[in-house]
Amino acid sequence: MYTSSANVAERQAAPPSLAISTVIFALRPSEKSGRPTLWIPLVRRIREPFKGLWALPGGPLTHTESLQDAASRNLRETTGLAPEYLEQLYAFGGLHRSPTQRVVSIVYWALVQPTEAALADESENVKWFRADRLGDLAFDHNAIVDYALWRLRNKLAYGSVAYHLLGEYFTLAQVREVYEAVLDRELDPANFRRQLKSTPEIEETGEYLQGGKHRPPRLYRFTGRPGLDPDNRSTP
Amino acid sequence: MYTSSANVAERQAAPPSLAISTVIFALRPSEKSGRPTLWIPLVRRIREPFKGLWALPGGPLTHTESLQDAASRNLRETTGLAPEYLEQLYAFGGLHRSPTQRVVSIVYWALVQPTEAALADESENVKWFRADRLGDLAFDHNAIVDYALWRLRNKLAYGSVAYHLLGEYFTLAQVREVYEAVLDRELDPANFRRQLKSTPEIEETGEYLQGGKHRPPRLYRFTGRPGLDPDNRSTP
DNA sequence: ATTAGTTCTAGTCAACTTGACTATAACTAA
DNA sequence: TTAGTTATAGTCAAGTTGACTAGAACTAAT
Repeated sequence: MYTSSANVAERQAAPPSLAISTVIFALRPSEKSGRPTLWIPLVRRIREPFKGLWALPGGPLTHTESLQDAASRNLRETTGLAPEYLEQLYAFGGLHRSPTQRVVSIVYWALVQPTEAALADESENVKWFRADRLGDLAFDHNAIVDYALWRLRNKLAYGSVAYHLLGEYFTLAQVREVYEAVLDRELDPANFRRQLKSTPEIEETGEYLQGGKHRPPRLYRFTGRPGLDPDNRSTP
Repeated sequence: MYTSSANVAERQAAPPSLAISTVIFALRPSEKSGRPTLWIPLVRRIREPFKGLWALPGGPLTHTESLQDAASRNLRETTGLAPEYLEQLYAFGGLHRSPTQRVVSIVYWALVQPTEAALADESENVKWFRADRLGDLAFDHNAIVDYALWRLRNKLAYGSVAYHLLGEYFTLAQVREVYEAVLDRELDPANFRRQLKSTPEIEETGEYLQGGKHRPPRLYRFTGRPGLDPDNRSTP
């Protein structure tokens, strides 16, 4: 219903269609430096408009699920992933986002842990791309990704979002690498360390990460809770 | 269409209906202290559900306007106001927000200047309320207002939002009063002043506010631009 | 076994910011 | 002229931040 086959009068009468999309971030080691970098999974459009181009995973909203559930389901269906962090990004509703119909997209953004991301389904029509090398995407999806990146950098500076890109245990240097990858600049190890150590939500464990070619760093654990979105306010 | 008269099967088949609502903030002098306080206009529900209760102004989205335009129009139609500041708040899409149908509401929040707010239409079915004394509202609107207040406080702490609640010219003490009203605590005048003076977006004018019972304070002007929402990114 | 190389970790120091507070300036009203 | 009030500038201690130094603890090579 309300597809491009409807005539103009019908389209004018029909309510704007409502879609859910998700910008999914995960860390993967860069092929050159081996350092972690930001990656995003995209799906190939198999029909018009923008057939053949890459786009954000998304789909319609069903009647039995909340917006967040729809985003979560969509993510699972297209990539097989369960997000560690999921938050509403923005509702995009410009008049000419799609050439064939009026679509309002409620977009979520997600962070998944690298262990999950390594398992992610990849196929002819689902591929991961470096966040800074996406090329031209379908619809207004480049602008959406830009905004999601802006939001990620912002949340990182404030708050407790970096840990959702890492596993349960991590070293302080790994956290620093996340910041360096997302903010795209180097940070002083000693000063960064001092800041994290003054954060009560980061807990020392007795364990150390073995296997490096140097002094083994202590492992830490994140004990804080996510933010206070309307969707997440009931989490005690 | 898709009203409460539709049977269950029809409601399941129909797409969720899409509405735009707006939380509008303006300053008005408190009746007791005379100091500025936050007020919000509400409209009375004239039909079921929640007939007789107060609710946020809102309405459907038409095909010829963007989400922001719809919010702006709605605001003008219900209160006669033109917002000085308008930003998307959140898309609320819980399953049981309305007892009769599935509604997804894209909510905006707005700031209007006191000169505008004084002219605002008020009638049997449109009234202004103190933001901290709203009573029970229709739907999930209490939660929405709470979230809007949280966002306002947040934006205030960071950024350049306070000036949109004031006129073009203002004294530094007036800015402080805005902060005190919104954050609900007193601030040291001298320290607050020092901070504002170090902000490049606040410009001294040569003029002074006359008419007080004390030394006339200098008038300032705000020269900064609003934020960088997706909706507002093209504003140069 | 020793040494070089690496990262981890703790600490110092100056610059800057913040909160509490003092003091003077400039106006009005009595 | 004086009291009352707010505007405005400044001081001081405490805390935070960025640049930097240095030793600790491990691995890998000699």
